[in-house]
Amino acid sequence: MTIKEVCEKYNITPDTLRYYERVGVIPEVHRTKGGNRDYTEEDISWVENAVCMRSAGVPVEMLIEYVKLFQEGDSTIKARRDLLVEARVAVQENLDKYQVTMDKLNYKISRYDEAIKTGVLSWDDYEDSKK
Amino acid sequence: MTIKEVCEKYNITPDTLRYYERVGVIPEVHRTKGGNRDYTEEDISWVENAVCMRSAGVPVEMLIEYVKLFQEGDSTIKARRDLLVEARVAVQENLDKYQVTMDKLNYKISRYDEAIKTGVLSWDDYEDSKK
DNA sequence: ATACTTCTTAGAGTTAACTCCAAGTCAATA
DNA sequence: TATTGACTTGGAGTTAACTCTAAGAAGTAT
Repeated sequence: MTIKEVCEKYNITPDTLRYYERVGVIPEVHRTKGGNRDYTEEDISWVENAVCMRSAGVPVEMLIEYVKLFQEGDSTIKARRDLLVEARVAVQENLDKYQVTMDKLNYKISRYDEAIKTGVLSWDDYEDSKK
Repeated sequence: MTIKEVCEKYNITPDTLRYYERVGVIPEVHRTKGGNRDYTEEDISWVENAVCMRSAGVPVEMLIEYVKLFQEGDSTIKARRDLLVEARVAVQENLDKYQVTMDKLNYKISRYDEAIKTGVLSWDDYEDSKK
């Protein structure tokens, strides 16, 4: 699979893909004789993983560390697991924060909708924060 | 309330608070005669709102726009509502992505835990992505 | 009033994660 | 085979959101 096809599949740019490979977010990608990238199934799985993790804010640095450990072989199984658990903690924390913000947005929007419907503006904006 | 107290309450730095005020993420804060910031209840509510929105990735630019509209008065009610809805869409999209990543992390970690427990490493890492 | 801490501003610097550029090579088509 | 378009690299540039620095003023404890 060409770099262009992979980019379309995951909606990212070639520059991003090359950057991921360069810094080690994904392992080195298979090449054609001419030196062009030709992504194998395995390469693509790494890309998919990277895109997924990045979309949840897992830092590039952590993905690099994971790939490094992976390439060191079975002796790093525990370290890799610990890294994933660390990532999970961070993602869960963000998930919780996002949920709190969603609740607040829903509340504020419902207030606005009411005000728009009734034409009555009976609240100070800053009070929205108070429960 | 002093800048220090507000910072402790929301676990941010004075630099960040001053930055928020400078660029308009929050309206101008009340001052003492000497010119030092003295946050009122209302100021603090704006800070709380900003911190909450930022923690869910709502861009600073959007918060600035909201404050600007707010200060223009009641004629901007609909515009403010629309901005909040826009923010909600983005936050929900991220929430969904974070949940997908959580599921993936949980799956991967459970595979690692199993491997560590049984001592059997019977999978290729890249296969985790498949299903 | 003195010493010490905390605050002020303007503006420069940092960081993460891309994103772009130039110069050149590879691949597909007329 | 010529040309056009996609690919390559190394390195520089960009962006958002802070974060730090310097020089000085304000507030506080003795």
